[in-house]
Amino acid sequence: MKSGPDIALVASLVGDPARANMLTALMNGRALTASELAQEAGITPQTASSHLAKLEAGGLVEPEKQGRHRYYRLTDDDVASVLEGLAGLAARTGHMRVRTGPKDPALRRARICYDHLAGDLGVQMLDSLRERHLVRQKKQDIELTAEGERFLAKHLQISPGMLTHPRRPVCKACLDWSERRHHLAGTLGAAMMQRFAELKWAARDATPGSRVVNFTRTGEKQFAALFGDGKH
Amino acid sequence: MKSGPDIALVASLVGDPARANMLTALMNGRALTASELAQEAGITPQTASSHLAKLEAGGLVEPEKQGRHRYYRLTDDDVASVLEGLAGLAARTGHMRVRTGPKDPALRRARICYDHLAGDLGVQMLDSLRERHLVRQKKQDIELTAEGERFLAKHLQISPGMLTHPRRPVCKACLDWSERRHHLAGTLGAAMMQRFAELKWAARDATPGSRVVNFTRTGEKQFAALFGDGKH
DNA sequence: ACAATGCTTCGGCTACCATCGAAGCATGAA
DNA sequence: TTCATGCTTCGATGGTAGCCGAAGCATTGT
Repeated sequence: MKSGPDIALVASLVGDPARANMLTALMNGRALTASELAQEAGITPQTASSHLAKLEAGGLVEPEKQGRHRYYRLTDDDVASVLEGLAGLAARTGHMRVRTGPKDPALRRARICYDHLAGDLGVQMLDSLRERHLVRQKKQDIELTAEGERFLAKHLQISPGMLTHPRRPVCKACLDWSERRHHLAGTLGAAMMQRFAELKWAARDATPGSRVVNFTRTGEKQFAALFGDGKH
Repeated sequence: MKSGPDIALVASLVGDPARANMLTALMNGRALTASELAQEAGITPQTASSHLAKLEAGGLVEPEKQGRHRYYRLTDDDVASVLEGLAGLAARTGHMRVRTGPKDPALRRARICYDHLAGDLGVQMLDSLRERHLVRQKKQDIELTAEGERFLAKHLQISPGMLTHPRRPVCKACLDWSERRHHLAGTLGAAMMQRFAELKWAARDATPGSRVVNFTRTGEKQFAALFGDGKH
């Protein structure tokens, strides 16, 4: 009676069609809510809940609570790699998977989330801050580094004193609705968005109720200069 | 109704405990017979047959017929890599697999298979020949290259004329019983073994019925000089 | 030719697990 | 507070797939 290898357990988690659909839906690195994953897999929420509990127990996905929602993402790149490998094996025996991309126009580009910047540019901004060690992120907690403070003072005239608030944290990771990755919230996120408006880099769309944020031509340039990812 | 990704299909193949046991048993690159795999998985041969058919249809294993037996091996390194990845994911959630190594003493090292060399050294020899492009191997068919002929003439005084036979091929891949990888059979394999004996590099064990081949001290050195894998 | 071995196919049984309806919590909004 | 939304737990059902016994080919050896 040799000790069973749990390779079978992990594989069987991926082996169910519903769970496999969920996992492939998460492959782009973004997080999805439980009910969205249910719809993605074509099953009811209660069934999805059961599946997600198993995936979590198996260490394939990690939940993140945000209000009433429960966002799920792949735990790390290792999981994604294995899924990629499985997809590769599956591909050469015949089948290929076609994924649908995002369809929305400008709302995904930049919009207001409460009082801070969200959308593609918002995510890009936090990515840039993190990559250049201007902030440190551990899960949902973000803290400003010393270099970060200098950077804000120099380029955006934001001083630490402006950011203190009795109940609200300076930095907070907020899950982006369209990108499904984190952008920057908290008093700093709000202050930066306000500064962008004051500098005439961007403004909320005029149409009432719209959350779209329109960047000016020069604003876009300045933003890219500060937070560009080098690909542009 | 989106086209189903067959990632689930492949994963479900690995997801069954019996099949997972078979696959992990094949992870060392050696080939095993259907009944051996059945025993490895703790199931009856007819059940194993069903599993192996599925694994073959899924492109995870490849069969090779040899006499009454049917040897199975992993199709390629990609499959092994994915299995490795799955094992890695499984490992960090708790479980680890311990594999038993080979137990036999000298029979695995070197022995006679009909009239040619088998065992660790036999496999090592064919590996060396293939790696140095002295032979070309495609599945079970092996052919001697021009460099190979020169090599044989120079180091072992074997000329192509000695190898012709009305019914028997010059080269043939023979599945090694202990190593479960190919070694060299055919008239060339026999001629080389015969030459090793003539050169007093090796001799069949004296005990009657034994298939063990004993290498002399100098013989081992000479053999390693010609076919060593560089690791010694 | 006959027997033995290795593997496969067939048929029926059983057990597991995905699935959904209904009800129960939790969070946020009015 | 009360209502609505999102998610989970519970219980029951049904389909599927693993499993083995028996029989059928294929190959090898005598």
